[in-house]
Amino acid sequence: MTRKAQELDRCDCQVIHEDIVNQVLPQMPPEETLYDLAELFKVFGDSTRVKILWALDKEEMCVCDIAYLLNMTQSAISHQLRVLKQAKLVKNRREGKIVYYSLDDEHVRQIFEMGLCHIMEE
Amino acid sequence: MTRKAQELDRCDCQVIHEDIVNQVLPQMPPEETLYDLAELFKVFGDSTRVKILWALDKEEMCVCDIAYLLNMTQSAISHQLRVLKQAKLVKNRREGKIVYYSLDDEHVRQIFEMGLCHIMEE
DNA sequence: TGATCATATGAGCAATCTTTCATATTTAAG
DNA sequence: CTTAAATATGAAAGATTGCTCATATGATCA
Repeated sequence: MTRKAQELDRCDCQVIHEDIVNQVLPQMPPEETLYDLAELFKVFGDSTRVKILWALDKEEMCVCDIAYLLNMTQSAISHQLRVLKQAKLVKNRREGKIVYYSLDDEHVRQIFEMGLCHIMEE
Repeated sequence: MTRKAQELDRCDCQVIHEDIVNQVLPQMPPEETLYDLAELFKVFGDSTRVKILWALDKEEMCVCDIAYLLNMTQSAISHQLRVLKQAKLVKNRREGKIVYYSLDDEHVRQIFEMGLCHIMEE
């Protein structure tokens, strides 16, 4: 992908700060890495999913347990569990009719804690 | 807020797992905390904002520097900086016409690193 | 004061997301 | 084999989001 326009947003101050920008530019991680990072955080960016992750951090649970716990429909929870599974944040195992979900990543709690640190600082 | 329906999603397996759910329920943080946590991660959940935060982690920069660096319009960057500022992730200082932005939270890098840990595990 | 640069902001559009509703799938039990 | 329980999924509605475009604000300089 090429830069759309060389002069677009090339304002005077950019020329002044050219060396700063040129120093940072090569340090930027690949586009894809930053995109994937954003995609991951997007998964954390919904309160339903946050609640599910929080609950699963305490206990392995089946779909309807979570639905009851969060007072939401089974369908809504099922959809969100799918998102969480695609993001490899939860895994599941089937036991007869029941599908048990649990966390698939030990970083979840740490990510939560980092987030809480920020929220608490007021 | 009251539970919408006592019997909604109160399936058989919930009765079986009643003790598990009842053990987790009182441990759940307040609704508002989990909501705020999700709101914070939502801010991280956009690749433009991730790129901005990454850049600002390297260097303090003005709006048009960032716009040039990310090859985006000044307006788009300005809108996103507003979001980042409201989330208290960046701060700014004015120097004449130019407004310099920088990180306002030392956890940003840690949150990124946690996220990267998850992404890299394949 | 007028012109210009840097930034901010409001309206609007297209895209995305979350939930609901209806229905399909999978498994066990009768 | 039929029925029911637990879960999954597709379509669609309603809400939210990110960007663009036009314009406003704030600051410097002639």
